[in-house]
Amino acid sequence: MDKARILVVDDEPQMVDIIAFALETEGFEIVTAYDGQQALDSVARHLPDLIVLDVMLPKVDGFEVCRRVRESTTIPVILLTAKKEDEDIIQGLELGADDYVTKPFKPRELVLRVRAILRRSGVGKMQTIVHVGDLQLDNLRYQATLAGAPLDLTVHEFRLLACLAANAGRVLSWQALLKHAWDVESWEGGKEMIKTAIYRLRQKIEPDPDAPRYILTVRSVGYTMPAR
Amino acid sequence: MDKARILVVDDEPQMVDIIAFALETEGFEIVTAYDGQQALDSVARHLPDLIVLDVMLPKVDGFEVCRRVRESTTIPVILLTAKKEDEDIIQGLELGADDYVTKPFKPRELVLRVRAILRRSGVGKMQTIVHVGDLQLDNLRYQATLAGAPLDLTVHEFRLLACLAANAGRVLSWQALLKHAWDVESWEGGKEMIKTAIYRLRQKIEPDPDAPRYILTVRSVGYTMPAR
DNA sequence: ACAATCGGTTACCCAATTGTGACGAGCGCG
DNA sequence: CGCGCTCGTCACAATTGGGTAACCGATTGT
Repeated sequence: MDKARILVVDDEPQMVDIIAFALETEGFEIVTAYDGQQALDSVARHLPDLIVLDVMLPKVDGFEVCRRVRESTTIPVILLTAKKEDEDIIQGLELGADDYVTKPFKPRELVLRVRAILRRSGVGKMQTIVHVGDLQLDNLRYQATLAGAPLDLTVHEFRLLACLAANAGRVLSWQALLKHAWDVESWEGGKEMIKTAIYRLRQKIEPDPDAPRYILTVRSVGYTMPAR
Repeated sequence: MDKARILVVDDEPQMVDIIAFALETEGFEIVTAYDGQQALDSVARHLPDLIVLDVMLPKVDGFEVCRRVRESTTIPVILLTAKKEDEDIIQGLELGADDYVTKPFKPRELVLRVRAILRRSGVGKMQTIVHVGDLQLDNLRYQATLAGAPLDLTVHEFRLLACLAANAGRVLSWQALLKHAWDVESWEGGKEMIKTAIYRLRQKIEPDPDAPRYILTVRSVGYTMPAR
């Protein structure tokens, strides 16, 4: 969780080693790939938090990898190249890359850029165990407990609660909840779905659903779990 | 709301104009400054969503501005310099800059980098906590407090207050308030709506609504919250 | 096969919010 | 000073938005 996973892709093994070493000594977990196809496989397989991606790759070039990654994920991408042409930089950024670093570069610089981007990406991954007051959620087991007592939740109820807990202190719109707990961008009856799901979740977790303490409503905005 | 505000800082007015123009044509709202002190004032005053910051500045240099901004805000910073030394790049990134662009650069590239960083920042626009004197607004929680006491505001009341607070010291026309608190460009009874909403808000927040201290009227112009 | 569970959909309820309009007070200009 | 304009005040009615719970088809478990 606190150890972000970085996918490093370059057809030169020595370059991969240099980068991997620099990032590993900074505490990152490294996955490597040496061509574009391998990169795409690794993305699907390992779900990295960030990709350091050389442009000149065999099989599928770096731009194409970037395009596909951007198309189906929100994983940040740093492009690497030996060239300095502005057109390439612009093309990479237009494909959705988050940064563009020209070789040669100092490993330290790359590390700092990785850091900056991860910082901006937020937590990157959901923490395994989340505590909010006496509420505890285990995101690997899909189990929640309240003051030590297990809660009997359905999958969607758990995910809804987990989303609120992970964002304790913030108000989340029904759209955001739909997206994060249902993985749905938009749904015709989505608002009513969330409303009903919240009602059901409250029946299960609130000591007094008429005076909720864990899931509060912000009228016209959404729902929130107070931070503790 | 959806129009991100960029602070552009460079002691060369022509450079500021070039950057401002490129970003304005991309739909961003631009605030400018020509030295480091002005930049810091603008940050406090305008609460930009991102800062494009030249390193070589009179009064307070770009690194120092970056350090202070990073110290007290989460506003993303792009540093600009004519130099290409890696040490400078690394220093900037270590100070917490989000990106580093060397002159000369194509405006298009800068725009894309601004975009990438704003994308990574999430909503970008909304500052989390705003203080004006003893008034505090938490834009993530939709909660406002006055001298520590919570205010019971409706959504539009909160947004109206947030708009005034975010622009403390400036007079906002009823049109501007309509736009920012209601997301409406024009409305037939808009003036009366704002008038009523202001009245209601005053009833809720002013110790003595007959002698308002937080929301003042500027006759024929609009309303303002004095800066503190 | 049957029962239980899940969850999207729908209908209803009601408190809160909000837009509107009327009226009077205060302001500023000629 | 008179007058027109602007702003503050407040009541009313309509709408909004969230809570509640039932319905029913699909799925799962026994």
